[in-house]
Amino acid sequence: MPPRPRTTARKRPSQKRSQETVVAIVDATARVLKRDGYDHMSTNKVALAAGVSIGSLYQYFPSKEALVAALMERHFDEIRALFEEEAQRLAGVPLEVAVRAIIKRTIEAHQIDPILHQALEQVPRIGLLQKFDDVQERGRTLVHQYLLVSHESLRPKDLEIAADLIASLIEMVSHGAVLRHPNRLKDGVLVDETVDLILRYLKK
Amino acid sequence: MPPRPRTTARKRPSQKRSQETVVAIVDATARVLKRDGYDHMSTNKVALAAGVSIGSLYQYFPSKEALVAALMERHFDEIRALFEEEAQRLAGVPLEVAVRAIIKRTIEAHQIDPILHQALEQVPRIGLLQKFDDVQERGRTLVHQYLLVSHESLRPKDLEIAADLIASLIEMVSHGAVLRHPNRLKDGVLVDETVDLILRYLKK
DNA sequence: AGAAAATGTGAGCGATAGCTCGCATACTAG
DNA sequence: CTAGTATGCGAGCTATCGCTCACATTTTCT
Repeated sequence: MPPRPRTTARKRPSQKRSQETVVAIVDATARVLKRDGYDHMSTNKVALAAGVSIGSLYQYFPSKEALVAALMERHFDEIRALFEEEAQRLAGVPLEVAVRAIIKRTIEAHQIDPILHQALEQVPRIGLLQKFDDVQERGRTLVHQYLLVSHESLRPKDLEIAADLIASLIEMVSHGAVLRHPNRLKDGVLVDETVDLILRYLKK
Repeated sequence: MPPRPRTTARKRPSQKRSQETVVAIVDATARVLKRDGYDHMSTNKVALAAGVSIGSLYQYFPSKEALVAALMERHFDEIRALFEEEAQRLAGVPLEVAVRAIIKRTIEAHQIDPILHQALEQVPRIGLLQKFDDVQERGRTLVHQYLLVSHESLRPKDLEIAADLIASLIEMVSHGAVLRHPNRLKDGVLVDETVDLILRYLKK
């Protein structure tokens, strides 16, 4: 490890060929990260797995950190898209429907690539690698906003705390279900139970 | 990195002097881990920080992994002690009191050394480094056992799922409170809300 | 006291890390 | 076709890694 890892961007690909290279590198980053974990992943291994020379890799990614940051970006953009799309539909919808929808989306988000999600979770939260917490933060504010709209019909006074509780809970449940108990998603029991839990808490 | 990291134990210290050395090494492991994170932590840095030669370090710890495993052991033993002690007192106690007590203990556990806790969270879950999940697993079964005893007065049918929900929730709340919103612990609002949430869910 | 056991030391080995740079090849524009 | 630009290559640099081993020092035992 020479002096300091760089995190600034490099050249960006303008031709189709190089854009494919970049995609191949990010794909390979995902494979190697899932296989070896962050600290046993190396830029050389990623280049090899991508079928690309180490020099090419460094044309587009200035550091190991940048590789994983790009991968995170892609993964979380996919997840974020799910939510922002749903957020549209939620305005004015009754509480139970909204809660159920958010839970469903969160589970879907975790099902996109559970192994990758788990691997990303264990990446050190330094420098560019903080998107993980960003996404959860975004989830919290989304829930908070929804609650604010219908605050008259809700029991809890501090809706910021309530939103935190609910968002955290949904995240945890989805995470645990997809990674540890996928069978609990066959029937809807777990989801029903979670909806129940949240509604009992929110309703007057 | 030579062939394979070893994880078996080495010599154990019999004299007082060497026991102090071992403690100094584990202390230093905590400091370096908190400062640099797992992947930038190195055995040489730890030896330096402990004021001990690298040779001495390897007399007692066969690998970097073993260092962190020992640190985890110590940290989680402290946490586990908190809970096992409390578990005694909980038999026969009314639900609200029990829930409140568990939450209080969990928060205390997170307050022991929040930064260390956070650093340990981001350590790769491989080989010996799985105690983190072990502790949470233990928490889940503890809650499950408590619920089983008073199952007649509880609403949820599947108490395993209920225990999972509750244990996960308490973990998340405590974690978030200590690390992101320490001020929410001044007054008891957050704790009250969480107790409320759980009781509404459990009660018939 | 002195011998044996326990403990401590740190130079340095081989492996691997992240990363650069000079050069070859492929594409684009005139 | 040709000149210029974009892309791709990989040997190899330096720093650091995890770790060993021959040796020095301290403690324990008789």
